[in-house]
Amino acid sequence: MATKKAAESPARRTPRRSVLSDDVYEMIKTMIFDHEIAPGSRVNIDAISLQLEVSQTPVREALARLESDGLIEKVPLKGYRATELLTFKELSDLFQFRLLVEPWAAEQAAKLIDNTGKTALKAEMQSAKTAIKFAGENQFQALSEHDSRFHTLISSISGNQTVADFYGRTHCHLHLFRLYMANKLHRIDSGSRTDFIKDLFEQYYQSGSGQLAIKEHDAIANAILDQNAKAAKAAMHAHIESSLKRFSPAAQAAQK
Amino acid sequence: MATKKAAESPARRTPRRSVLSDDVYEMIKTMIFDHEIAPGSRVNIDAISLQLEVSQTPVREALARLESDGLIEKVPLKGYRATELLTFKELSDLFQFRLLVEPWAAEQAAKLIDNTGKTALKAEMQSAKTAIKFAGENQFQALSEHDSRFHTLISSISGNQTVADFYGRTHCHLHLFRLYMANKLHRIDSGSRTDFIKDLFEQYYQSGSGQLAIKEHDAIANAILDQNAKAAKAAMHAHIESSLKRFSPAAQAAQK
DNA sequence: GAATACTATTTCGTATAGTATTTTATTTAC
DNA sequence: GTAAATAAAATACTATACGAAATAGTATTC
Repeated sequence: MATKKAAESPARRTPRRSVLSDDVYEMIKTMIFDHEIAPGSRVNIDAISLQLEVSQTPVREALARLESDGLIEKVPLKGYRATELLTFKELSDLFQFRLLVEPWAAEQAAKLIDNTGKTALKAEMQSAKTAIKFAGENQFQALSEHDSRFHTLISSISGNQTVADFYGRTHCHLHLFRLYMANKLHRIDSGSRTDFIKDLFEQYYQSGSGQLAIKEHDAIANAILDQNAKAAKAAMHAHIESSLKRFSPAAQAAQK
Repeated sequence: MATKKAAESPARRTPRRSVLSDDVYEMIKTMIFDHEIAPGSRVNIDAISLQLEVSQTPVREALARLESDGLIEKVPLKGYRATELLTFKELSDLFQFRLLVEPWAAEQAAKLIDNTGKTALKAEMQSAKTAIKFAGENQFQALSEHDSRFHTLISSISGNQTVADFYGRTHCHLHLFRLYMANKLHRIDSGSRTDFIKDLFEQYYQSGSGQLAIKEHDAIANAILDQNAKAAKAAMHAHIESSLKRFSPAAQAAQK
């Protein structure tokens, strides 16, 4: 056993705004997000609780939820582990799912959007302009977060809570960011990677690609703001397809 | 506190095939399924652990997962409660979501089905014939389980794991069965219900409706077995729409 | 009658012990 | 030397009890 350390910090009596278990959930998700917990690696409850200086109870709850989210897998009596990176097939499946749902959501959003929604959408597009000013990994992270907010926003404007919830549970920005990080890390600690893949990587993830994604978002946002449902649907469809094309090389490279 | 009782059963040393926490998850789901835990009612961890004669730990994990499933809600520092019955709007949203996903799944299934899939599909349709022989509530439950298996099977034959997973997480048969039970219970312990609603109820849930649903399933299954993708898609679309029509009165009645 | 203070209840988190199972290491048999 | 058997260590799972913190309800004070 190793559950001693938490007792050593008795000065830790901060009021705490929210429930610890939720914080732990977010923290572990972040750790997965940026490869502090590598894909496929085992997640030891004891180790996590030591590291975060909390007891096992909230960690267990967080892991149970993360399992439902598909970010952690549980093998009975063997423990938890982070899920592997998406294979190419899984990435395709995920994007096919998005193709079924999101163009419809964009269409509905165009039909139903009100002034509050328009303000929010304009603000989000503005934040994208900021995100693109960053460089390298930070840019990608900023863009990734914008992307997530953008799609979430449209799902919610669509008025269908079920659709919005299920889009959220795809955690697609997280999966994509993991693919990005995996390639980046691989590139750093192994010279064995061919220049071919490196070039692909640069091409798809650096500023060029970022600008591209923003342009597509612009098209979607404008169609929705114009309340042009048909155009919004088409633009979303095109965006997801082109997005899959951008990420496919990363998924294929990650499969070694 | 009330954590004494579990100690009183020391003879409980059966080998146990699976992890307790998973069993508890299923048990609580069942309790929600058949209104042993009523919609909106509070779920006390201590009470559940006493009732199931387990400790709080596995109950906590189970509830965390059920929260992700949308079957249990958690209010920080106030505890867990079963989610309310679906409102009419929520039911419509859910079925709209299904309309986006399942017709596509049926279409793919028709394209991709192999002999194993055909055998499974035929077997499932056979089991429907058995289910319809039951009477009253048992018939509905049997049909509900067939329905769940049927749609799950088609999702999985579609070959898209993401779609299959997300269909599973709708837990739609569970939500629908809760609506059914709510109406049934209401009918029993309150004479205040109008004959209008009672008639609707009889009409939509008893054997007549069961036969109808099976006929629709037959159409879908045959189209898939014929590998007629277009027909499969259309049949699934029609089935979901007609299904929504059948359940709408229940949802509206449940809203009082 | 409203604000405050007190009490009870419940949730949340910690700590720890014991059991079951898997994994690793070691020994034994062939 | 390989393979099976066994022992030891590590890890996962469950139980239990306690304490801190928040909520809800009640009583008291002004």
